[in-house]
Amino acid sequence: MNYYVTTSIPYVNGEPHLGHAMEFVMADVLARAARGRGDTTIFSTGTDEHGGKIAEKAAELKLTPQALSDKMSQKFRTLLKELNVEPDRFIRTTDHGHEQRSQLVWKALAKDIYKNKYVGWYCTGDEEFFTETLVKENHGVCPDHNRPYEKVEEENYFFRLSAYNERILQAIESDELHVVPETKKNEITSLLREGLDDISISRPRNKIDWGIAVPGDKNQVMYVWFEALLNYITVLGYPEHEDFKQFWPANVQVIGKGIIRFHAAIWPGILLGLGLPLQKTLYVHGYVTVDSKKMSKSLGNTVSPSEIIKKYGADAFRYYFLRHVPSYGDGDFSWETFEAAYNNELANELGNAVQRTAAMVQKYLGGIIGDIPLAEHDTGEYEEALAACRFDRALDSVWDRVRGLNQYIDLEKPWELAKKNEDDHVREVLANQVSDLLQIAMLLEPFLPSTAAKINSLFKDGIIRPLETTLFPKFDTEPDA
RNA sequence: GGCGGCGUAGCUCAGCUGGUUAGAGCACAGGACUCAUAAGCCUGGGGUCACAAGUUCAAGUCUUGUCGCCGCUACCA
Repeated sequence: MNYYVTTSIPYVNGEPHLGHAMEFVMADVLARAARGRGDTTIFSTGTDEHGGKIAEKAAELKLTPQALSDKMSQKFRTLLKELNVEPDRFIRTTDHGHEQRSQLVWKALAKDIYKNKYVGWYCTGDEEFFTETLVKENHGVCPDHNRPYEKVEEENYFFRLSAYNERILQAIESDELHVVPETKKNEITSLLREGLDDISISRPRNKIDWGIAVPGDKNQVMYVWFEALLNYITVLGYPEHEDFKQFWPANVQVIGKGIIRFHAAIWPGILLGLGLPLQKTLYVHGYVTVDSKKMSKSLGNTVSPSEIIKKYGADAFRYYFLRHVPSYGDGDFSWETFEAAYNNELANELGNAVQRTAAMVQKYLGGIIGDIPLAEHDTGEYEEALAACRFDRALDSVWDRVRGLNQYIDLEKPWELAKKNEDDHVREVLANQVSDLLQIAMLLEPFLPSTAAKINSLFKDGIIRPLETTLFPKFDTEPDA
């Protein structure tokens, strides 16, 4: 079986933040789980680099847009590495391949593209047009970017999105395109029922130069959003490459809730226009706040992913954002809750279970475990959760096992058995503990890959191979700076 | 304005098609133990399930209304 999973590609106008990191991690879990099942897997991510906003920012910094993109794109690559997220592909929308293939898409869509005049209020910050009403409500100034909307009248190419409205709606309602969670599915279907307008998919070059040329029209470049969406197929080598033929449609596309419209309306429209199948699942995650507030420089509550990873490690980061941010909703980060989760769950419950087991094997069995029975606990709950992208619940179910193991140890009391010289019994109990830990490691692999690897290397061969450090060392809690 | 969701222990939440004394984790209190990262285990306190009315033998679970949050979308053009 082939498996294809994508993240949205971050726009390179800002630093990588917790939301990006979480999305990368979620997709990585799906990819690792798929590889674990034996599926041939492509996990792709990348960066979105065109558009007026980038050009503008580059100018501010006295860089070329390409130089700015290079620099920012690299930061996202670095973040992936720090997170121990391993995509198979990293596409940049400035890659020649993407540019050329996007033009092929354009040509293939020709029957659904027409030229028209567009009049509207435009915000360079959002790269989007806004309705008259909204503009009035905001007194002519975009609240997100604190700059006035510009009245724009221009010639654009339009994509006949309206023509696909019904089919998109039908696909989503029938779960041919499965939008997860259901609340998001409801939102998008109600939007689709209201009807989609055709969308503008180009910008005049004299206004925005930093983009992909529209084939056959020197005066227009592709609208950045239109072209960015195409990355999901250009990265596979649309139209001719074998990967494209083998891996499209994507099994899961992971996105944040702010861009549903693009991925559940416009993107399916483009795919239908191309005569391609729709992505099978669109998984929509929520937003992450910090200390219950939207992260912002002015509030001074910014926390960078690297900051957390440097102190606690990639697995702790992954753990928190997978389990303690609800998979189907918004979540919050605070050092306090993060550290509580780290200490109680990772260090005390899991780390210590590994530690005490290893210590007892060392102490009572001279480090030799012998035959390890196969643990055959029911993993149905876990599988189901994972299939539904409920990472939080999947980890809940793993932690039930971790707790169960600690309870088992306290029930059997191997140290007492050892004192009574019941050697066989000691060996049996400890082998069961090891067996449990190995299964826990297996379940944990997609989520906490290096933790899983450490547990495996410690126990797998039936002989304890000591680790250099404990799994999750505890730190003195720091007072707030 | 329209559509949708939410309001359950101090905190975060679970409670499927209505049915015994409403659950979990965290936090808090107490206890027994010692293999272990002073970790783990056991026990306990704590809830008029937002409010009101209704349907029903029976409602946290269904209906209606009220209040309070939130999301999507809109009046335009």
